[in-house]
Amino acid sequence: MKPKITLKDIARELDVSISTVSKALKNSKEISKDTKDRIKAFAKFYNYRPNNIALSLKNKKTKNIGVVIPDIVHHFFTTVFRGIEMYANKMGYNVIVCISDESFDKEVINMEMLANGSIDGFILSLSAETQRRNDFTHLKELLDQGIPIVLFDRITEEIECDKVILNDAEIACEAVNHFIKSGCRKIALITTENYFNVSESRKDGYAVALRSNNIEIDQNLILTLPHEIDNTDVMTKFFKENSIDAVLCVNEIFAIQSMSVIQHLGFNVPSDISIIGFTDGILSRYSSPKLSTIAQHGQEMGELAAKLLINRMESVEVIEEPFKTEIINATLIKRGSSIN
Amino acid sequence: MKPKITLKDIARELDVSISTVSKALKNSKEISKDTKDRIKAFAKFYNYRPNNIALSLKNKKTKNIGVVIPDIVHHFFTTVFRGIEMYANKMGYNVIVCISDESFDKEVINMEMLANGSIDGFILSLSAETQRRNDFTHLKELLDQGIPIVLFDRITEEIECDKVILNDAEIACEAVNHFIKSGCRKIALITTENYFNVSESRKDGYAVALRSNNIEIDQNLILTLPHEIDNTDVMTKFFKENSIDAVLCVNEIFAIQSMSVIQHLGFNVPSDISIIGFTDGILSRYSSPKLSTIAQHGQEMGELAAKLLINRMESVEVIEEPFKTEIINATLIKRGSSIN
DNA sequence: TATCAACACGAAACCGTTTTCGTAACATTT
DNA sequence: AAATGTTACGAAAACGGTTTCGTGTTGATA
Repeated sequence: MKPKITLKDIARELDVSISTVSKALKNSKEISKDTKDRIKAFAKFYNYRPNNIALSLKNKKTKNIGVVIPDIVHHFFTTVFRGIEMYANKMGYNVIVCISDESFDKEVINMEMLANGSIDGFILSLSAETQRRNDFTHLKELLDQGIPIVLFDRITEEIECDKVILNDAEIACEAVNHFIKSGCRKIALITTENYFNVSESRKDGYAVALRSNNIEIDQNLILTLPHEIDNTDVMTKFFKENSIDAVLCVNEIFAIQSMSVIQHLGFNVPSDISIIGFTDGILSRYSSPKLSTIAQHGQEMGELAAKLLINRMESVEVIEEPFKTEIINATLIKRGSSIN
Repeated sequence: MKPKITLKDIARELDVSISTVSKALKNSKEISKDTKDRIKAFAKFYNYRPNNIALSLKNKKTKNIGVVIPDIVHHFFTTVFRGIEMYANKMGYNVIVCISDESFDKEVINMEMLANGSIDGFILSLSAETQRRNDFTHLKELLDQGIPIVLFDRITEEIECDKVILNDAEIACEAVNHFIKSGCRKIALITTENYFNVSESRKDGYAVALRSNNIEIDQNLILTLPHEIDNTDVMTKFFKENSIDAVLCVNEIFAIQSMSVIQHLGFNVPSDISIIGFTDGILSRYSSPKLSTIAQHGQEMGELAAKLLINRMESVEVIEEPFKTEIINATLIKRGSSIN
């Protein structure tokens, strides 16, 4: 058991002042080479490392980033997180994660906890409840206190800060166009409650594509489901009662569930019904046929979010750069569940 | 822009000393009711919150836990992480995550960074490279410094600390017995390089089950694969050249890949070949047939790990409790890929 | 020889708390 | 009236660093 050594310890042992030790270890030219060498040797021998907490207090910088996400057992968020962690780490930052669990209260409490000195800035994707309530006072207060925030994916227009989003509408449009080009006309959409800005955008893109191809939008072909749970029955009814030749799903689970339902109904994927999902996760890659899907490039998104945040934190405070909204371009990956 | 208010600010405004403010806010009876009320009202109005960093420095406790895992885009680790985060949060701790990315160096560097005051203890699952090198000096040094560590899943005998593991051997044995009871005799194992203690244990369990049923172990039926990548060709060869009626896979990916290969070879799952995998993830639940699998109860594991760590950190240091190794009992979930 | 710069180091303030200890002012007891 | 106790507060140290400024000791210069 050899506890951590401090500047004070070194100073005492070597019979110099604390300031001398500090300066010597920072290679200050105020200190003679002799003394520096003695101190450095001693410090090295005892494996001296400055205390991060003391540094944080002094510098008023923690080199910590707070990341608040609704869920961690979720492919997209983990890829974003990986991107954040990678970039942050490269820049010498650590990452503190809080999981809001889609709850407004947890989001608020966690962020306020961290805001009291633990972190220098936040990267955040809004919880479902927060989006539903449309209450962002906690974010506004943090921004007021001078704590920078970067929102990603699940964002809001109500808050002025840096943001990173996907070109959801565009890519949904592209997916639907892909269906249309392969001859589909009766194109369904399976989506979630619309308080998610992303679902809303995807639906918009879906509508735009149909309209621009002179296909009337049939509300019966839009299925809104509550959660990523077992929706087999609803889906079976949906595909039985409607004549459908393609379906766009706003997430991977819906897509794989659709595929299963469709196949059980005796249809062939993709020759009878084509499927495209969102999120290029593990499910898409190991299904058969493999799912055509929209890759959201989560890692890139995370890196960009971290970059925006760190840039803002490290920029001289005088120059108030305007807030940016960066857009990540999703990619449509054509695999076996759609016709080329 | 209203920056955070400090004790000093309050003291100045109310013309009292800093100590008085501190005591008043902690409801000390040293301070008169009048003064307390004034100070509390002022503090509340300006939304005073004590600075975590200053508290950490003073108390020599950060209320932060460092979690080091090899990968985050991975179902098992995310569930464990969720368990850690939940319990830690409940107990007033925050979680700093570092991803070792299966690299020894990253593991070492990250832990040393955090150990300099940023965290009070670690929860860790060893990186592949660390297990391969069998070098744990970084862990030993941290323990020497009095920083508690809890290892989970990918552990080592070389380090004395609290640990949480799965009953890997037993459950593998149970799975194989399940195969045997349903009439299978030619039971294969698909596993990873054996520097993982978990793979090793699972293989042991596999062997024990066979032996106790008087089935000779056929080395040809044990396939060792490098990674969770595309092993289609190797697997195809494996299932073609050997007569196999059941296969136990040490992870979900191998299981789903096997299933795909088996089905493409024209065999039926489970009537020709049964499959059981490890990890009750998304893949297992959405495949068809659904995968029989071994649920590792990651969340429970994470909670237990956090509990062990926090207990040790908060126990009075005098009583040196002996280190515990807790065992989580995995559950065999029988679904469509095996015969009941 | 008096002056001055360079050198090498130490004292002290500071970051924001908590906590121990000291002490004025007043009240109570003998 | 003196001794004692209580109340209500402030000063200061401590946590572990960084940094500004002051200063004693040299050696060089006028």
